[in-house]
Amino acid sequence: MPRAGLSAERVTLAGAELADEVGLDHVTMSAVARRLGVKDASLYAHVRSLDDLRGRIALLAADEKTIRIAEAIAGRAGKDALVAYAQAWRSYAHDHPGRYTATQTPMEIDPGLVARAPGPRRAIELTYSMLRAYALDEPDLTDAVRLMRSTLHGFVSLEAAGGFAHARPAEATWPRCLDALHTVLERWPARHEGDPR
Amino acid sequence: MPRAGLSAERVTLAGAELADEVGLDHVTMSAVARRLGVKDASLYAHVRSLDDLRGRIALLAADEKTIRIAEAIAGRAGKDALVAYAQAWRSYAHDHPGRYTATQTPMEIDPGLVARAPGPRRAIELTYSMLRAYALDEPDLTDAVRLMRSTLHGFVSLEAAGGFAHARPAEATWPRCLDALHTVLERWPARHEGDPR
DNA sequence: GGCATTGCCTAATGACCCTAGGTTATTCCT
DNA sequence: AGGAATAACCTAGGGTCATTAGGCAATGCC
Repeated sequence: MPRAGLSAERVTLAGAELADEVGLDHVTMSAVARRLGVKDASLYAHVRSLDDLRGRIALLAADEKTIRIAEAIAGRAGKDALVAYAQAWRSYAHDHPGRYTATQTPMEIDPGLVARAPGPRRAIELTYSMLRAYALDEPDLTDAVRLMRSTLHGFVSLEAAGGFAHARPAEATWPRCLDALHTVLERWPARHEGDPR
Repeated sequence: MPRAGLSAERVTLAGAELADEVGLDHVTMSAVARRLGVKDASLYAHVRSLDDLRGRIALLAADEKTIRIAEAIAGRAGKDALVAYAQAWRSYAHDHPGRYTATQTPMEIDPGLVARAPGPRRAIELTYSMLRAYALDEPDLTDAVRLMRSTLHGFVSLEAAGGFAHARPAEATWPRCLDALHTVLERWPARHEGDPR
């Protein structure tokens, strides 16, 4: 009887593919095992639990998304870079809806695993360095990074949840949101006196 | 043997409370039944399925959130109203994390149920009428509404997922994001020539 | 008090998560 | 090459959960 040649990576990938096809919460140990032509119990040699698998899918997604963004903004600057960054973010969410939702789920991921994943750390560096073009000083820079991430994530998240009625296509709203984001980054509002530093 | 006095509303409420306590995806028929002192099977007299229950929780949350926002912005205008609106949104998400996540899940909800729920429709009216203060014409108004929703939802969503590292408290970033939102609504960027209407 | 309604229960099926312990294919060692 | 060591994969089984079917008793109407 030949072997399937499993590994934590192959199991994670199968889970990620399944997540994109049927939704993250239909990713079950049994379903992943079926897809790999293997019995459920066999997966536990490579993955600690279903939650562990979900965590691994989330980290995979974070890495992939970061790489896509890095490639998109390479060699660009200013608004060009901003648009490329946002475009890459949104396209990743569209292409991999299951993996994308895995990244939003608040979960306890094995710290050892997180430490080995370059995605999250790299993503932060990329974002900060891109926004440095807007000449913001800390803590404004951090706030701007968070605003941008909120806007992008919120948009694709609402879009995926069907939050935008059919009246006007999301496609048309998207570039206007990027314009708005660019505008506010250029003219970042001053702090009022009395505001916390 | 006395009766529990169930109804679709009581079941939904129990589910909502449970969602806030242990997270939406730990809301199970069995758990809700236990909390109500009843057997699992009894719930099916009031709720069609687990998915149906989730949908009802989502609609309940939408209604509650809309009411909270409506009360917050009553009698306010301009930036005051914007801040009150955003504050109410975020505080609802904080107070009811399980119900809030129920609203983001893309699900098929019984259309008859949706039609009877005032929340979603009312929320749209509220938002549009509030943003009318910024004197935007369609389709800019729609885009602005979507940008605002994206920003607010994205912020609380990332916050809940632990997306903001501990370095700077989310509490400090929040008002700056509202400032930025207000700024961009006041100076809504013009469309470029060649842009789709 | 009789009767229909319906609220809740018992029973049962099947999916799924996960553990324990056994086999067999691979790998490595000499 | 031959055998030992190491995984990889399987069978068996217990527990939780979703959902359906059918029974009985509490409630409300006359």
